Amino acid sequence: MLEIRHLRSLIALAESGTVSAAAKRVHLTQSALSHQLRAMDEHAGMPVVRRKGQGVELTEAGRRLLAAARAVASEILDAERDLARIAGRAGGELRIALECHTCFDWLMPVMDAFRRAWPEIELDLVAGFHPDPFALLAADRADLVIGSEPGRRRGLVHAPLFRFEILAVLPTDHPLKTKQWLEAQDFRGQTLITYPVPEGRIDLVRRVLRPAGVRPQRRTAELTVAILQLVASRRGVAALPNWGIKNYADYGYVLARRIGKSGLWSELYATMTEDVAAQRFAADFVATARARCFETLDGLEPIERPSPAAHQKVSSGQSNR
Amino acid sequence: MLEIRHLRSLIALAESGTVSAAAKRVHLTQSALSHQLRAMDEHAGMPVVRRKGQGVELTEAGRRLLAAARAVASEILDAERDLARIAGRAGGELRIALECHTCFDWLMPVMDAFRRAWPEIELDLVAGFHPDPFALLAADRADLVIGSEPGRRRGLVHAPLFRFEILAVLPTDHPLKTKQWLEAQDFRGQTLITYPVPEGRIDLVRRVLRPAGVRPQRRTAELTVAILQLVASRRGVAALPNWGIKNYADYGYVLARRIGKSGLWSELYATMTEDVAAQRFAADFVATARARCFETLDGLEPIERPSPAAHQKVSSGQSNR
DNA sequence: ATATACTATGAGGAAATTTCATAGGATTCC
DNA sequence: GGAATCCTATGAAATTTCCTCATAGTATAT
Repeated sequence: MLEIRHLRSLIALAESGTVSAAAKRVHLTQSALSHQLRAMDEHAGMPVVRRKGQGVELTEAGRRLLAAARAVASEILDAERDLARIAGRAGGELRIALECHTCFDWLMPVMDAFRRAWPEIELDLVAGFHPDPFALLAADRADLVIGSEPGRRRGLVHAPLFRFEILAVLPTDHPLKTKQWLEAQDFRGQTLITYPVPEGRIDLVRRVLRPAGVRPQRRTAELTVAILQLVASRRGVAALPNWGIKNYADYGYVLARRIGKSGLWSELYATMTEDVAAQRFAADFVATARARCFETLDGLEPIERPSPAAHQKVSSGQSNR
Repeated sequence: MLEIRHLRSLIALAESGTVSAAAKRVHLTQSALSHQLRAMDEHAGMPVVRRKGQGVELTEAGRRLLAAARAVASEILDAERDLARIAGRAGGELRIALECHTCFDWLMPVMDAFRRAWPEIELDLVAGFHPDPFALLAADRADLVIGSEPGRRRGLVHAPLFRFEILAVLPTDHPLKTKQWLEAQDFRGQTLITYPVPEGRIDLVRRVLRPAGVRPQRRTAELTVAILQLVASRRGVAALPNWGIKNYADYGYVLARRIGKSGLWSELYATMTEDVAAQRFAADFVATARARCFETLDGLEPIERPSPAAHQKVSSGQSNR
């Protein structure tokens, strides 16, 4: 029997293009998803996907089912929102603070979508950037902080959003352009253009340069476009999330290079106090953000192990759950 | 996690009003459905149903979920039809013959609905009534016969539609009006008004009167309304499906009485040849008929123990074990 | 008050789903 | 053209989920 779980998997599959990636998205193994697909084939009486080079492609039947899946998913989502509303405590507010400047790029559409779904919730963006956004939670000046995991503090809940790669951004005629990927030493003598935040909050510095004893000069800019402009005009190099620069790199405005052989990856979490996390609309905000980002942004990875003592499995292989 | 099976159960529950009846409809035990409901309560964070006298009533949350369930169900149904179309690529025809005259009452709307869903299938009603409609299948003059189960013949598939009660119909001033239920002897000396079919095809005669040696006079009429007119004008008594007479009885035009202490029940099946049953649109016709009848007609019971072969072939529905 | 019709619940078992382990197919890179 | 790398498929074992059975509980009606 066809169930919603199959439909969800199908959506993930359509959006990620491979069974393995889709499996991660729905927190299953590739094998489980493969079995699910076979079940769907059987149910439909014909193949729903066909193998297509690296990955897999929906057949006509698959596309028809996908349409149904999307319709069903949105129907369910609406219903759950209404349920939450019925559960009472209409009204509320959600004040969001950002640790990460680039997040502006995707936050606005997410906020719009959320406002449409929860008109009765007052949604605010805490203005300005703060040295320690997580302090805003304690000070009750924000309800939700979007940032990397700040270590475990009591009373705080971390909802995983996604993993993404941080790429080095170079002017198109930079001497390092020939390298496939950069290492710490390559940054020696460069000017690093960053957002105006403490060094410790910049992943490249904290996790790559500082351990290697490299301390490039810094220069700051508030906006992503400003940073890119500075890079393009050869005032220095930057390190930015791949989704934030994809368009510029594709267009040839700047170059993007991997940092380290397997890349420099970072994670984003939504951090809330426990009582905020208990509210359904907060959970829904996180879900909306996740869904929208995976749909819109490129090269995102789900965070496999959301909670305690995250054992990072670097090697390939199917470990999950 | 909420699944389609929960939504289907919810629909059945809303349409039948009690957990037990709904359970039968979805081929589960009352217990299983009760567990499902508890799971839904949990998922919704509040009760979905509340007990209400004999039976159960949807809460506001339940009603909201029901709406989602209906939307999802129709979405899935449409998708499956399209899948069948994609698989089939062909038109086809479905010639329907009726064993049971009264079935006209519900068949027309079902045919309309089916035509809307399968415009490319030519749908015909085999004209006139035949002494042995099942012979029409063998003669390839019909593809599907709606009637009671004609015993097991090879090459034929029986898809269960529903169980219904046959009630005795009396004029409002009939001497038997005081009895709660009638027995065979009560029919002695009465005139029995029936459709023009052989005695053996009339359940009341075959299963009640003949075994008791009672042989009332017979008089026939083609249409249900004609039979009711004759009864109302005291020309005799009749035995008709409860759904066919409910309106007339409620309105006080005739009286309806149970036959035997626990009633005289009959079953309706759609009988097809194997190759017809294999076609998806045929299965869908049966599903449409079932759904529509349970929704529209009163006092229907699901057929608990569908003949194993028929069930396998036809209902794309739940496994029942 | 007792019969009746319905629902709730816990335990045990059956069934479906997931994972594990592995094989096999395609593509890319020297 | 082989090695490396990604990807998917599949059978069997393991796990989780779901269903049924047995029975208790609750409301309604007679």
